[in-house]
Amino acid sequence: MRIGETATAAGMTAKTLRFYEDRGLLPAADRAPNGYRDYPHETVSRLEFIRRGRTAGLTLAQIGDILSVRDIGQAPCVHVRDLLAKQLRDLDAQIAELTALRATVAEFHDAAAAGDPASCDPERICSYL
Amino acid sequence: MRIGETATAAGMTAKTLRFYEDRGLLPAADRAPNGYRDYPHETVSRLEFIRRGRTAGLTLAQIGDILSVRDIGQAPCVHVRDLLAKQLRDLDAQIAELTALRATVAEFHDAAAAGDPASCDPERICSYL
DNA sequence: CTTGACCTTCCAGTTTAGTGGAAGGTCAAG
DNA sequence: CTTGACCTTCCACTAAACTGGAAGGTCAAG
Repeated sequence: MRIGETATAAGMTAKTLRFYEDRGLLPAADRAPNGYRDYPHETVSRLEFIRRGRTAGLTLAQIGDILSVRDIGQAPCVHVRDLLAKQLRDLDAQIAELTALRATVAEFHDAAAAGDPASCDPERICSYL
Repeated sequence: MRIGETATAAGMTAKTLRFYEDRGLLPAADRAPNGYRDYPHETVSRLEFIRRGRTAGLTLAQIGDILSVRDIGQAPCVHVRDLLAKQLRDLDAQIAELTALRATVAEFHDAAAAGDPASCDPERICSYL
């Protein structure tokens, strides 16, 4: 697959793929005789993984850490495990924060949706903060 | 409360509070006769709300939208409700992404934690991607 | 009455994650 | 044999969210 096709399949631009290659999140692709990058189909799912991580608010560095498990191989397993355990703890904390936030926003929303005229009062809404 | 005390209570720096004021996330504080900002105690919880949102991966603009409910008051309730409904949809999408990501990372981790020596093989781990 | 820890404004620099555009090569189709 | 849609590199620019530092004011304590 060429870069544009791969990028489109993953919902990104070709520019972004080159940028990810530069940052080491994407291994340097094979080149066709004309110099064009030639990606295997699996690259799409790797990119989707990166995109999910980004949407979830992870930095490229964090995503790179997770992906680098692939390249660590030589290192003792304990390093891999520790890295992943830390990522899990971070993700759990982040999910907890988001869930708490969602609950707060839902409270605002329900008050507004109840049609309760008082819910339009900025002071009352503010008290939820 | 002065700016440094308020910032410390919320786990931030005074610089960040001035920055938030500049961005409209924090209303301009009252000033003491000497020109120092004087914050009410509630500012700490407002800042904690902002910090939770940031930790959860929201942008300051999104957090500002949520907080601006406070200032909308005059506007018809439907605007408030739509804004909050959109925030809820965004939060749900983000929580779903994070949860999916967590599941993937947990798979890696369990494979590594099983003590399965094969889990050290980069090719095998890679297959999860 | 000076020292130190605060505070003020303003302006510039940093990091992250891209995006835009120039200058040019490739290639199938008309 | 020339468009047009791709691709290449390289360099500069953007936006978001701070962060640092200069230059100076305030004030309680020694």
